[in-house]
Amino acid sequence: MRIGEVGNAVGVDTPTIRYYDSVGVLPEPERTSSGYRTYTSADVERLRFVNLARSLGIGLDDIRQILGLRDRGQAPCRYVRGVLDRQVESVDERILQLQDLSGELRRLQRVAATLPDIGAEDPCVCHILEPAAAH
Amino acid sequence: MRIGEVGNAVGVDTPTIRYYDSVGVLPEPERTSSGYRTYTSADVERLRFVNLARSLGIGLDDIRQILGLRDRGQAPCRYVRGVLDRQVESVDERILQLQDLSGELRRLQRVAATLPDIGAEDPCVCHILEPAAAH
DNA sequence: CTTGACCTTCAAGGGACTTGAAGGTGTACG
DNA sequence: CGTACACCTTCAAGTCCCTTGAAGGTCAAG
Repeated sequence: MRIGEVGNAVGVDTPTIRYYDSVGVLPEPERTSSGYRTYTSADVERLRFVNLARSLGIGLDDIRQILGLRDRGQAPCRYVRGVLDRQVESVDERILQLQDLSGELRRLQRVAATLPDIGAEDPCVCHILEPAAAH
Repeated sequence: MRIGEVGNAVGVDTPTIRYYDSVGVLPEPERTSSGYRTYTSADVERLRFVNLARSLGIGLDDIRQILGLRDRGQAPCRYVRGVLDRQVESVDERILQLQDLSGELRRLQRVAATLPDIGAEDPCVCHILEPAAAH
């Protein structure tokens, strides 16, 4: 199977697959005599896994760890549980941050809607945003 | 005022201030005879504004636009309203994505808690994550 | 024999910094 | 006067995960 077919099958574009090759997430594939990469169905499964894990926001370093454990015949379960715990924590923290941010931005939208445009002679950079610094 | 004092006053570290200098968000500062940057209180206010806008997730390009309008004596209000609208939209979209992701990760945590560890002879990479591909 | 889709490599870009190396400056203290 | 020590300088490279582009080789169909 050539790179384009694999990409279509899994839903990953070809530069990304080559990138995964280059950073060692996928093993070096076999090549045809003319140099085209050829992938096995095991490679396709591996890429499918990488793609799934990325869609869960798992970083390539963690993915490499998990695949490395499997390559050495070890169960990655314990490691995966740790990754999931860390991931949930950081996603939830990020959500809280963004919710704060959204609230603040909406407050500023309301301010912006009621304030007239600034005069050119005004001393501040922006009378919409700057009062936000108060807290 | 030297760079370190400015940094302490505004709460921005010195490499970041130098970075803002280098990308033209802050103007080229005066220098002492020995080459140390010296900032005016107007520079400090500008940096304070940049820091505030960054904390709202506003990109340096937008910040440059807003400051550029002010530098040319124009009111940035209309532009700022546009930035706020775009920003709210993208933050809210991101929150929804992360909430989906969090739900999925928590589902996988529950799966991970009930499944035993994988056997070394198992054919899949990870029996915790892979059933997630079902949808 | 040419068209066009596919493949190759290497290099650079993106966003907003962060880190590191190698070295100059300013000042307080003994 | 010397010397610690904190502060400053520049330039280069690293971070994360691709994405885009240039320049060129390969293969099957018409």
